[in-house]
Amino acid sequence: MSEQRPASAAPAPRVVVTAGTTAGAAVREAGLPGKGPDAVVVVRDPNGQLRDLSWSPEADVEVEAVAADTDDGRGVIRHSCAHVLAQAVQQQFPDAKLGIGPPVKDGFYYDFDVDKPFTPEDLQALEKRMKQIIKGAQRFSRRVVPSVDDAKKELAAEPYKLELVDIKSSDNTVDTSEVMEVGAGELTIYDNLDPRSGEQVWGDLCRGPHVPTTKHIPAFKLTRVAAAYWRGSEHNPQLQRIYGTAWESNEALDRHLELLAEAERRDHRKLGAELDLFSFPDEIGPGLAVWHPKGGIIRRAMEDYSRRRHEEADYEFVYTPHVTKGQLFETSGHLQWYKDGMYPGIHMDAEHDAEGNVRKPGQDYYLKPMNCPMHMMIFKSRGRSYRELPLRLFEFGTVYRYEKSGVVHGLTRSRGFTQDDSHIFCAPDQLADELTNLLQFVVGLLTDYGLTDFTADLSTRPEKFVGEPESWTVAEAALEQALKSAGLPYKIDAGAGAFYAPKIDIHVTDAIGRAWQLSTLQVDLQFGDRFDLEFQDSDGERKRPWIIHRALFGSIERFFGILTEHYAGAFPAWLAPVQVVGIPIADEHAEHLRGVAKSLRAKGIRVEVDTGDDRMQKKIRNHTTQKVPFMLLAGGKDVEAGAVSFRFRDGTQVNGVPVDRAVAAIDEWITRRENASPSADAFTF
RNA sequence: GCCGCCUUAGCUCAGUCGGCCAGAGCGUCUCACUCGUAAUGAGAAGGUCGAGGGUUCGAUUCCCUCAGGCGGCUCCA
Repeated sequence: MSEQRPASAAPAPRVVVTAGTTAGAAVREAGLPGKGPDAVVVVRDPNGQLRDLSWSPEADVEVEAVAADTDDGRGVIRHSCAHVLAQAVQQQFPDAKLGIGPPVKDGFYYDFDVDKPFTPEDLQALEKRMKQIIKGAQRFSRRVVPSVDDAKKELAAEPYKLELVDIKSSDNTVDTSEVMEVGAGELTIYDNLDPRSGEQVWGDLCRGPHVPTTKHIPAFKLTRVAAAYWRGSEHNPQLQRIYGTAWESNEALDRHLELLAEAERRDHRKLGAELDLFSFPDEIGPGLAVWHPKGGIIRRAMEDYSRRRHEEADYEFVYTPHVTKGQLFETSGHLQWYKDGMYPGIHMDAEHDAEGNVRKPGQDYYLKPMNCPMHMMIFKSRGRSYRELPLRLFEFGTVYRYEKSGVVHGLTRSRGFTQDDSHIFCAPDQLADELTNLLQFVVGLLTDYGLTDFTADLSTRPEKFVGEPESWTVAEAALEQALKSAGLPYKIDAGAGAFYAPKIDIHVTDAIGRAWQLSTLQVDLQFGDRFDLEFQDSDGERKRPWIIHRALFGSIERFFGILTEHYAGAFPAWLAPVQVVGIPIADEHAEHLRGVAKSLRAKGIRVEVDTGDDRMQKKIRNHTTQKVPFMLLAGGKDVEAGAVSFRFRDGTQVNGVPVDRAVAAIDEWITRRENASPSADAFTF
């Protein structure tokens, strides 16, 4: 989900805080807003650190005022809201122990150790309490705890907080920056003070900063409960996590909730059923899709176009089997490294004598989780010359991965899927150019499908890796160079590489601002040696090729799911399963439309004539819901004039268009693979 | 794999605090209607209430196990 645009794009105002006075006073004196969506909630000091408005520096300092409607401002509101949630939970469930409660993208959460998981009714009750707390205008008050022992004494009833204090005091190697509880240098507690009596109502170990009072949390909503492992490890106990969201105004909250509703409407699992594209029959198994005819047409159109582009870019097409002997995956390393993610082996060919003794041991076959080992076999099938390089092998290769039951999710995370997989074998001096071209190819192809907003991650050597660190460095540098030449914005994701290769991941942002990881490019460091691959160079020496793994869609199923959501099911006309529907006003006009359909079909256009006995209005409704891009109506006037009337899925219409011009316009629109949804104002006949 | 929730007709969902033939809308089928830009009318068919086991005189309803789904966590070659 995307962060909403800050309301004010103007640079943050700066104010000078005089020594001994508070940031809040300076902000007030400068006349900056103290309430409303652009209220200043914290300030940023010259070191970039966010500070409470009650912060009082020892020397004069210029700070930046941080408004509620900025990313940082929302983060502070959300974090404060998490505190309010925790206070409400401990009011309602006094035995609840606190975990952590940080802001996250678009919201916040807080983890609790409770005997019974929270119910939806609990959430309602908690929201009510939170509203009371917020109304009570409690002050967030920062207090430095003098020593670790003091902190432990004060937090004696909070075992998880004690653990955090221990980690902080005993082990500086643990990165606690993600944990909002403990800051750098000193331990602090934020007290919630009653505004009248000044009495401490609640408190939490926290590095801050916070909004001045709970009243500065203008709008929030608790969204769901879920379990989460303490400190993210499955070896730790599970806590109950409550998720919520908080915003600078009710309007911003509503916009966010509307975005969530829109995402739900676009959910490819829902649209997949409504548009009759695919299904996941229980009888087949979780994460294994069957493609219905309409989904099949879209998929084939996607694949056909991709094939054509690959042909133009000098790829060679190969096919490989879905199962193989275990030995191949031992050579590749999969069985040693990722057996858990593979379907269990199929034991084959064992023979026993009459007594049951093994006469022939047999062996295990495995469903392939990746295509690469097969492509290595193709390279190895004969001697290779430098003249053949770069050799680009391409396959729509279906792979099977044993995804854990809890992670299977429609087409975007399934157990059987098809990679548009390619392995490029090149000489070391070809690597950099090949990567650069490849990046341009990726972005070009994705753009043709209507995706326009890209970023990249360069994922470097992980903790668990194979190979020599030096070759990792070389490969990482080549990838980074390619990113620079392609001019793609990127960031480095340290330690996120695959165990055998550093990689570039391409992310796209969809129509409603969500980022999806799609393509991946990896410089392989292993397979050359593991499979003993060689080519003979111009100097007569046998050398190892470098191998680039790459998938553009990643998985066709997943890409299909993403495109479905990007277009909200209204696919571009060139991909739409039914591109044109003819709707006769009455039965007697059907014949005319059949003639039109025939001309369209002759151009390869997918067209139907709806001769059912629904009324014309009902047919329009049906085909609009089915997101058909072109509806052609014909009644007496059209038949007489040798014309048709266009109705588009957005409701616009153009009447009385001569048939040959209508056919030509539709054909032209589809042939140029226009991704926009056709509409009356896009056509002049 | 872990935690919670869910599973009633093809779809979306009522309902049964344990009790006669389990309901609606949409869809499907049949008949009538032949209509100018988002739902014509009438009728019919369709469910061992996810599966198995238990408690009970009686289970779709309560309990257990399993399967599948949903939301997270962990994982993601």
